[in-house]
Amino acid sequence: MNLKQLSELLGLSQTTVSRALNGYPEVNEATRERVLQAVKETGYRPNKAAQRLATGKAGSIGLVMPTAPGHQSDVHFGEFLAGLGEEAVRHDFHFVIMPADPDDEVAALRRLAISGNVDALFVAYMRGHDPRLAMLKSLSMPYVVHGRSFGSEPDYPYLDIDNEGAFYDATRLLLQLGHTRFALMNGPMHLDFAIRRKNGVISALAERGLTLEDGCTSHALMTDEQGLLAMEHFLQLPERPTAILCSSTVLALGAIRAVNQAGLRLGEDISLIAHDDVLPLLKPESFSVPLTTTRSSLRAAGVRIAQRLIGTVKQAGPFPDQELWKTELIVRASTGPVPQA
Amino acid sequence: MNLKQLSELLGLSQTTVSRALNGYPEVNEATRERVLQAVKETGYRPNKAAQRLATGKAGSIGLVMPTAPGHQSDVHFGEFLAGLGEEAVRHDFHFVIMPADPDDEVAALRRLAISGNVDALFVAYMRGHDPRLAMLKSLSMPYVVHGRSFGSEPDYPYLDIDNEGAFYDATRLLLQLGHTRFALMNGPMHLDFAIRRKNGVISALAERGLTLEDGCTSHALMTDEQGLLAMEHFLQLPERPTAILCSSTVLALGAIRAVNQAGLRLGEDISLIAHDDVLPLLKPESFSVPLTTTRSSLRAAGVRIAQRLIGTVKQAGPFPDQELWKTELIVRASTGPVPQA
DNA sequence: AGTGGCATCCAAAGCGCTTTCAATTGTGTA
DNA sequence: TACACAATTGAAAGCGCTTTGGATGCCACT
Repeated sequence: MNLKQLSELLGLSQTTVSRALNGYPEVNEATRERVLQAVKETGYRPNKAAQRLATGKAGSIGLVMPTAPGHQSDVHFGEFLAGLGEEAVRHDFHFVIMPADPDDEVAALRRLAISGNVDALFVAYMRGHDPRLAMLKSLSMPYVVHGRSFGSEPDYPYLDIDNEGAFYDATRLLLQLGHTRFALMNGPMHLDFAIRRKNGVISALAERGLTLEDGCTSHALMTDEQGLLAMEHFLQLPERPTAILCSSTVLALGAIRAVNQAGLRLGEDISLIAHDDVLPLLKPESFSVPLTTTRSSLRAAGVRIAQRLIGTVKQAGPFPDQELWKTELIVRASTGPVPQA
Repeated sequence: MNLKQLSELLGLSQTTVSRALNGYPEVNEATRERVLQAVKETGYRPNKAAQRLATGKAGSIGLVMPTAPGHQSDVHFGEFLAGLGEEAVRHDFHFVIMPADPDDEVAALRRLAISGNVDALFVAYMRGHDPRLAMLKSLSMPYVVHGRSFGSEPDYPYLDIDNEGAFYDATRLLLQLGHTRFALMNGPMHLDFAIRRKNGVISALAERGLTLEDGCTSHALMTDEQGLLAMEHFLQLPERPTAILCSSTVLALGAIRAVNQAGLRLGEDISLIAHDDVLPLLKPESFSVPLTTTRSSLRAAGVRIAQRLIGTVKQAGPFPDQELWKTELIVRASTGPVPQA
């Protein structure tokens, strides 16, 4: 059932039927009723591809999903998607997801944009000096970046959390508890948030004349295995750190396993603060020793970005171009005073 | 840059250029080279919406993502998606994801199908007597169901794991260890896998003349909180069960917390077997007491379903219509002989 | 010389929708 | 009565691509 058939069935022109369906004012109310009724009876649905072709809009937002054989799926991605979805469903928007090798993200993003399948783009996993920014700017398609790109002019639309502030505050808390030997368990080095978090730690330490040793920084994928490995490494350093900052509760999960295996007590021998994206599976309060965290909901960020993206497409603007969300520092039991030597 | 412009630039007809690009044999090799060269220089990409409109194919598979405010995102969904993506990226396929309220899945699926945006459908979260099957059959669009629908004629293409067999085997193992008081911590009652797993448990118990008490069965969303609640409930039953079957490592996560909180020892006071979807965050061997599990990789299932779906669209068939994967029973430390009373 | 076959190429007709421009009718006004 | 004007409706031109059904040369072959 297509427009033509429907209009013939009604004895109307395609024009009028189309207008009736799309809420144009110049069609008689009685006629519109008749059309709506027929739609209900026949189950007619406009062909989106044709609509897209004719209007240039399709009610969809595009995103790239990094994937590869062996590439571990990322809980953060799923959680974020849930946020986007929560908002999208309210506006009858859908997603077009382009799976891509992590090394091929720029090209994948371009393909997605040019494909004509999407109205707006969502971009994540931002890196320092991210090459995608230049491409996005040349594209004349709305987009919002989740995160920022360290080293690039901040003249693009983004939503980010204050990563530097979060880790600055966390470090200060640990300093106040008397800790002097710090370690940072971070995400991959090229990622923007990792850079900023590290800076936060460094500048808080610097205020006390302390530095972050190279051996006390790990950069790795945010999986629990990597957390375990990193912590095992930290624990066998001659000057074992007593204060650990951790870029994700996922990493913390592994890290804590290492602490337990070493027979140490979290919150006493070792203090740990992790960043909490509010993942459903990893509630900080559910850890055997509840975790002190810097918190910011990834899902909420997804909702917000979807709002901005969809709003822009629908021209329901204007939206703030750049948002920086503060994180909350929530103190639980995994932090305590530095142990007496 | 579109086909018309490109062809004018080359002094060729759109027809020839189109053929050159799509590998038709009747175009001169020299011409094809010239076209390919021009494409490279201009960065021309065909408009997918137009291609879709003209051919009816778009290189995409559609799926519905259940979502709602407060609807907890599902790790299983993300992991499965990773599997689909791993295969899709090899064929330059993408996904169209339609977020939908869990109560609205049938309608969402229909919208997705009729939209003309997808070539094939993937359907999950199957229920007993699932109403989507009838709709899918009427659709003349390829689809594969992940799971099955208990109570419906099994005449649709699916990939499922042997849920009943898995839980039958798991129950048998516990029976051999001498357990007689069982509890089942299951997924939502209306879901197909939950029905079959329960049946597996019941039939293994029946062979020994045992039954599964109503109070010893919980049906709930597969979150760790629910696991905790269910286990707390089991533990305060007058005839406390000693053997727990658990539909997911996610549930097990909470369940074990409850066991610990009660001061009981897993694998001694309480034996537990969980179904392991091979989620990256929840490795059974990483639990403080490594978990005995029935295992089947969700991600591998995603890869396989993508293969079938894409293969069918590309007419690279034929594919088996129905696949039933066996699970592995892997014995670790969470199961032990029944404790002496 | 006449014919058929092959290799290339093109014009034009859709695919299903939106939207511009125009036509038709009925109504109020001069 | 004649005319401007609002209210409705349609015909047809795209959107950018694929594909059918010819064209056009050019060659070998009878």
